Amino acid sequence: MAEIALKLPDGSLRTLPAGSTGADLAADIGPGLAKAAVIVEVDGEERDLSAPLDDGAEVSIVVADSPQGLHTIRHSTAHVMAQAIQALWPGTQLAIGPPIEHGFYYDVELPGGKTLTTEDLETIEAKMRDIVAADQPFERHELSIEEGLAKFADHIYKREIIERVAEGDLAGEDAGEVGDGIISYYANSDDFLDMCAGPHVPSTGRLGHFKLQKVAGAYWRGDVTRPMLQRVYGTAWATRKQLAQHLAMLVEAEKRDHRRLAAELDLVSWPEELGPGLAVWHPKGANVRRLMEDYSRERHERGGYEFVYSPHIAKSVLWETSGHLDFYADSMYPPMEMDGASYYPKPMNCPFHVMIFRAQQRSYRELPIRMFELGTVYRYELSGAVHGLMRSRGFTVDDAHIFCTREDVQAELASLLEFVLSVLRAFGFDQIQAKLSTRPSEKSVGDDDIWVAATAGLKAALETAELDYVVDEGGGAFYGPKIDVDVTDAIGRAWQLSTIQVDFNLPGRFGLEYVASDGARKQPVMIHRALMGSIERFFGVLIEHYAGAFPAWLAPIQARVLAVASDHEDYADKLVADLKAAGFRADQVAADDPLGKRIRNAKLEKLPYVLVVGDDDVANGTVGVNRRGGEVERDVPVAAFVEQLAAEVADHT
RNA sequence: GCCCGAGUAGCUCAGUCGGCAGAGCAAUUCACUCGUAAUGAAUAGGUCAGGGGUUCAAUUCCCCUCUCGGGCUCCA
Repeated sequence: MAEIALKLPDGSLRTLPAGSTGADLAADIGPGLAKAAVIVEVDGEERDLSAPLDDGAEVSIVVADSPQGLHTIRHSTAHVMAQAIQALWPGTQLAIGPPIEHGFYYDVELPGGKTLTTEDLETIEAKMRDIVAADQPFERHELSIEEGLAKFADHIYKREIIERVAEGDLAGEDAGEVGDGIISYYANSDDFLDMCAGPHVPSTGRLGHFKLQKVAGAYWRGDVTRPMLQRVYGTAWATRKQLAQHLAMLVEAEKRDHRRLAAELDLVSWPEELGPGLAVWHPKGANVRRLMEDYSRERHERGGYEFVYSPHIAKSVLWETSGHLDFYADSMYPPMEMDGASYYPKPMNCPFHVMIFRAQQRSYRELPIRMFELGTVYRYELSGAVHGLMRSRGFTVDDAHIFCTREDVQAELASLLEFVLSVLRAFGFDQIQAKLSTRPSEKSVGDDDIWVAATAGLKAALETAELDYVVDEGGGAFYGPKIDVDVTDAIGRAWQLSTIQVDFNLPGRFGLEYVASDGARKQPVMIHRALMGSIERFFGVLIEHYAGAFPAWLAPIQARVLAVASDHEDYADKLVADLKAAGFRADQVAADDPLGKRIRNAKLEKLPYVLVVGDDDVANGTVGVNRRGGEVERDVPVAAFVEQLAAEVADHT
């Protein structure tokens, strides 16, 4: 009997009878692997375990508990959900159902325009459990495009996908649905089939650790002019434990929601009278913000930046020259007519900084010029996009613009990235990732040389900083390449915060120039840099990262002094005064409520320290120190506490 | 902007199948003066988001608007 030789990931060779499948290979290696296997990768291509393997192929078994395995489980679970929905509402049209981070969704259109409710999710879940219990096989079938069009004639969305493939237009979102020139579908029972590129787990019994989460509207192909479909989201995992952990993380995320904590901790609010996306900062929130901004200013000053200010509105000519009115008018607040001119609230600070550069003739000796402004901008975000502090209509950008020579770009980018990382780390973010976006394939400005040099400069900066990064080919703006910096928060969520963008466009639009050493007029390169990005959003991320329990250096109140009884209030007063004199933020609550109650309130406010003073302390000049998340320490000399708090503030711990 | 859902006291929520609006916490007052996460009593607090309609009667049913939430789209 003929045999095939297979190369395994460890480099070893294994021979099996011709016609053997991935499942056979896994079983041959061991029963544990056979049980864990979900699909097989053959020469870098994912396939069903039931597919025959090719002689000489490099083969690796993909197990459930791997990124690819999870991907497959989520994809297959999406299919089971579609099957359940179709069983419950016959005539349902299926659109697309891809895996996503942590889960999957499926876009469907129910007969009669029915919309799904949260209650329906339970019904669908129950049906899915039946399908899982039935352990139906995922059977793959392949068709030509013509056969596919015939087979899916009644499936309006699937047919549209096939038609697009036939035209050679294989868009990213369809990639999960169809292969290259071949239409495949999976049938796992007599009455359900779904067009899909696969691969899938061998049978529905391999699934089960899932939960449906929410239902929402989604446009077909993301196009507002196309029908609104029902999108059902779910999460799926390899094990029960993973699912439980994920659900626990979601509960934790809800507890940390900055909108909830902003109200509970009296930080900011959004009075209806102001309009959507416009917040007012209460004293405690404003206190944290001031500390954030002061720290930022101090770092920028040390980093060689010059501080500038600009007005909130400017005449239309500025925005015409910058190009904003051509490209971004939809996101700008409408103009105010004054003295025959139109004044627009600013959506960005850069044109103003350009004006400052242009205010006098610049020499190469002055460059690089680094301008910094905490500039408040207004952008007309769509009403449905506004979201707490994370997406506001008015917000403040920690905006820096650097004007330098082409020769200086690389060195400037390297020190810039270093600066950004250092400040982010000071705010408690130590898991940082980046994305490098390169020249778009369509229209873009600037010659090749400068794109190549700037992109290489960004890349070198990332490598010098030893930062993990991915490359988004063609993802840059038309005016230059960029780096986006993400941080991972305390519960594993990524937030994009900083951005460093090289700009070959604005200097030309505004005719910027400097005099080079040879006397020639040259155009400077401009680098845009936002570090926290929006101060509002950064604050929101900090609230969620710290769950409202700010470290001592940022806490709006660092220590609350509580007198055991009224007799000790004079001593408490003095302690508060001494702490304030030493530069700390402290307050006191009178002994009108029992001590336990006052401690509880301080704990609910998530204050770093509660200081309790009674008879012993008055007699000995000590305090009782109740540290957030720590043990109670009695009889601590005041000087010792001050020293400890000062160290904590200095270290940002 | 689009789809779906929600809006009752400062906060968290109950309630009214159409008939005078309820609790806990918070607030205020009084008493209690206490050594590490809730002392007790009393008082006050609402055009039931806003506007219109149906009705003898609307917080409740219907329509519109506003705001919020989850998504879609967008995020220079």
